Amino acid sequence: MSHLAKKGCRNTRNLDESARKVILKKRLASLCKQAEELSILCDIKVGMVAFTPGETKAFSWPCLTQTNATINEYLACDEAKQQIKLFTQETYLQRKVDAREKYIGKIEQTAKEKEMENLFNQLAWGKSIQELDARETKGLLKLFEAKQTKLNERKTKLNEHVDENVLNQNGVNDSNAGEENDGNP
Amino acid sequence: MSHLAKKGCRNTRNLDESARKVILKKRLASLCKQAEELSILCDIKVGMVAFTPGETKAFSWPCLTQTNATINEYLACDEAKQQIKLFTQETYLQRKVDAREKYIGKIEQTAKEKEMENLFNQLAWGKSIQELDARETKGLLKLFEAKQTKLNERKTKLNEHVDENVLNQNGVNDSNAGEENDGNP
DNA sequence: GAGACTATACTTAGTAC
DNA sequence: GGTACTAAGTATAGTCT
Repeated sequence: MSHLAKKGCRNTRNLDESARKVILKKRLASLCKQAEELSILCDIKVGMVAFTPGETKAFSWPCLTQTNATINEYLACDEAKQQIKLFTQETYLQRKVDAREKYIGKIEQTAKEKEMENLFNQLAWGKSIQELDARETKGLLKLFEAKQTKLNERKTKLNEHVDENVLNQNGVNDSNAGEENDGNP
Repeated sequence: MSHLAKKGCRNTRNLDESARKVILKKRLASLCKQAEELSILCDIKVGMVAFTPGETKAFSWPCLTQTNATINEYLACDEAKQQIKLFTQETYLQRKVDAREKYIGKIEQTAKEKEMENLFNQLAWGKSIQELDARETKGLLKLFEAKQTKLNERKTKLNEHVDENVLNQNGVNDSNAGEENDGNP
């Protein structure tokens, strides 16, 4: 027995990894013990999380599942709710939301386009232009515009050599729409 | 001074609310002190959450924002990740994901329907049935089916009094589709 | 309510098994 | 690596200001 170190001192100068591991285990245990005592004594919920950054395994108290439940309850608290937005930006759940949100934007656009193309076709089939509401009209105008732009690009490319024959062969739908169909068929 | 109670004893028999509040504060402080000491000594991250169920304000350590960050990191750990699915089912973020997922399902269906209606109209406009792929063909068949069902319902309602005149007046689109357009126009 | 005090009980680092 | 021990150090309930 070396009498160089005093017993019970909280010096902890020698920080070799193995010793630190022992200390960690001991104190973590007593920390949890105190937490449990307090939670029983004062009838509160306590959750604890501890981990060394970089490691995949995390320590949690009272246990993984219960700590998660406690954390969820905690996150549901008003105060936490206001803050959580700022700090969950990078969690996998938030990323999931973001990704889905992006997808929704895309698919909504697609649906809108399809609806307009649809209306466009229905117009040709006999649906009266009087039946369209403001949104539909706006969308259709946009579609007309797009089709016209496309057509104009094509015209420029063909550089004045476009005649009715070419239009009839390659662009039945487009040419019908953009220029001649101002009213009902 | 009443000498009935010993100093420093952890009996805590008298649990009147005000005394308990004092105890809670004291011990919570020391608990955090120990947690901090440990986190520095062993270079680990510690997060703590404590609250009385039912109250809106939660206690957290080291502070609300940092605890949230720690919890997020903790949730990102592999071990927690596997479990979290089961226990975040009811959190607002998961609910958000669920709601969006539901919406996506709905809008995807809408888009698909619109696309099919579109194809249907395009067919009438001259697109060859040879150009359709398997998915489109399947979707169109479904659309035809739906339209035919709708038509049959109408027919039943009118109960044998339906003649060509009525069809021409009320159901131009539907009647054209469901029965006569088996090939190209 | 919030500090300061204090006797008592508890925790802890180091050590030995 | 785990348990048991112990001296030194710390936390705590009660009390007073």
